[in-house]
Amino acid sequence: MEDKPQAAKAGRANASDVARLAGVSSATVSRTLNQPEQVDPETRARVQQAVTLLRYLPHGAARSLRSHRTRMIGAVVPSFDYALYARTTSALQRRLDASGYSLVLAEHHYDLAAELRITGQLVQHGVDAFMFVGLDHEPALFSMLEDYGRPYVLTWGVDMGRQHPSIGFDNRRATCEMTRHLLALGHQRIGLLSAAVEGNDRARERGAGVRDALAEVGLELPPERVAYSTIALESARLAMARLLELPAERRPSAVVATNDVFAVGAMMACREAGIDLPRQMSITGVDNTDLGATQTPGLTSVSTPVVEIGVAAAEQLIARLEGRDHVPQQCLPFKMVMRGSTAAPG
Amino acid sequence: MEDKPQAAKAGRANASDVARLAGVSSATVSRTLNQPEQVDPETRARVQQAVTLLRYLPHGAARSLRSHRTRMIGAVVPSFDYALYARTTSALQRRLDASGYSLVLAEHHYDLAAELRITGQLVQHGVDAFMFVGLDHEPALFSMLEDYGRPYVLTWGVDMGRQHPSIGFDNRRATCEMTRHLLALGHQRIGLLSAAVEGNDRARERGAGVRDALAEVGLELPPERVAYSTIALESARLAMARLLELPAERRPSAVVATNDVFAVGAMMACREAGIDLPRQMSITGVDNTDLGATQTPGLTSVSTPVVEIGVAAAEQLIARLEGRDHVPQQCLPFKMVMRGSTAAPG
DNA sequence: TCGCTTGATGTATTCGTTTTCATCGATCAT
DNA sequence: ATGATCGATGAAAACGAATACATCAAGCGA
Repeated sequence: MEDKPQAAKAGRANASDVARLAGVSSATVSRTLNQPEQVDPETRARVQQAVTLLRYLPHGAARSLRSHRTRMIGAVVPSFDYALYARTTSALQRRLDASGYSLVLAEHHYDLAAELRITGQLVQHGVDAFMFVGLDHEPALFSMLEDYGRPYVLTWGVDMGRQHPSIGFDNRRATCEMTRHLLALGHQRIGLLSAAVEGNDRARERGAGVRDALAEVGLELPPERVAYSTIALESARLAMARLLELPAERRPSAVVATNDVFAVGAMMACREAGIDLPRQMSITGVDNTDLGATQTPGLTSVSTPVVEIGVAAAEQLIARLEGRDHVPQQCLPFKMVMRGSTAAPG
Repeated sequence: MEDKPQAAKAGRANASDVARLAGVSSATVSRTLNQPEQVDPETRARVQQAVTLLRYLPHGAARSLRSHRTRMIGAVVPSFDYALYARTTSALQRRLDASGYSLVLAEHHYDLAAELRITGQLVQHGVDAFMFVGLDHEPALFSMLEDYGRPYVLTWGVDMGRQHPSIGFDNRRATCEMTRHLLALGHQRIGLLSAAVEGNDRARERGAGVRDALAEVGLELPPERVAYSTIALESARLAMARLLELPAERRPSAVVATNDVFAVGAMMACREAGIDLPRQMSITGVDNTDLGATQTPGLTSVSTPVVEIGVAAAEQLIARLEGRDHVPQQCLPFKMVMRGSTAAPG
């Protein structure tokens, strides 16, 4: 038989309950929680005791209704499924958590209209600030954020036009250097395995990087040596299979994939076709994931600053929310990781 | 030169603004949005027009303060980093999105105290219902959810005691069948590569499954053939390396890893030690990830119902929030996927 | 035609905080 | 001693939507 007096209200205690128990007003309870230095140490202690006794959790909705802040930050990413965004997001959350912010995560499956819709929902819920992936977004997204005064930062790319705050690395230079590496090995016919470029600046930039490097030595990238895939192994395998159908003299001897999933899918296609890696085909990826690193042969890739992006994004957003200085544009370094999937053409 | 009259209030329009423009009261605006069938089609149209014109987004905090519901659902997972939870979460979000709920995601890095703390923050923010991973949690977590009347569902395991709603599969039987498979191939010395079992019922159950199968044929699992790892390739590689240090006559000829990351880490260790897979060592995983599937040889694994868990969890939570019937316990099927990483001992 | 029901809408209160403003001792310089 | 200042606190007014209740016209059967 439980006695009800204390738990009578079944559920939340509110600030008034705490106030009553501590013998103060609800205003003092609020101050104890938000500006503790403004309240007498003794009263403060009494209030805190009441708080723990009643297991009081402030009502977030009421709080944010009045204060116009939720201490929630939204990360809107293309997909949870791709390990890279997961690691960035993970770093982001750790950093936010350390400063007392919570993370709200949503994915849009590479659909910019969905991104807009979902972000709208989050704005509605009072999310204070946003992290997005990539530079390409609906104009309406930016005007909404503007209207509602929500700071945001774009990631995984650097906005050269300085229109928007952004934190990333030079996608174009990454694949450019990779392509130079292949050219240096002696490859002449280089293929590209890319995501659809519409609404995906990263894919576009990475493709441009390949073309840059080829142009440097007077080569071109004919359309027949470009294959498009969605971010799934099976899709990449099929895309690579199409490249392999080219007659031998037009078939690439090396393929630059714009990410590791594509690259591994390409490796699958080669294995299936009995093509020896790397003797008959060199393959490179971007992102340096475990998936690529553990293949045989190991995948040559670009190690991108996944964790750093998350941390820097968190720090910029917090700085802006708290009115502190920040660096609006950050271009972080990447690193080439050479493994066995690249070699001179056999 | 922009004219300010409309945008003068710079930012949000509220329900009263919409009401004024539509020539109705704010109550009607609210009804139009929440119980459209109760308002005259003509007025409804007028209101909706005003809504779009003013780009009105209801203020989530105000709404949830009054209605005690936020239409947000929280998923608290060990880590975003591990592909499996990402896929479950992804499925969860899709399903929630379809019903007009938003997902709030948080990770606790396998720290149950952190889980409690983070969940508290989400409760504070008004999150309506929760999905957790696994059956092991702080008792205080359950009492908090109880106190605040928040429905929840545990996933990736089935609570046989029927204490808590849960959706998952039989972890124990999964590794048990895998071990039987190895025994049938002729293996006698079987090793286990597991996560720390404290606070991790899945690891515990999967370990128990191995012991079950061994017991069926009168064998035991000596402590020296068990290695523990954290969920990272490198950690798993080191754990496996320790097993390989055993003298030949006590060294396992097959290792059951409790997930694919461990299994692939083990494969790395074997490659490094010059051990031929699968002739000199059979390895099995759980989860059937791309990481395992693309290894050479391909990893024999258990395909777990990752997507189904997410969908079922979403459906159960929505059903409960909306007062509909639901199945509190669901044990979903898994499937063995045989690949080249297992063979008769050489 | 009258009273009753029904449907559509408006009025006013409420949710639980934060925050402004007022209050009231106490401290301090003059 | 006295007015000014300051620090700690309380009273009360927001914040913006949802909703119980009141209102009012229209429709309907007797």
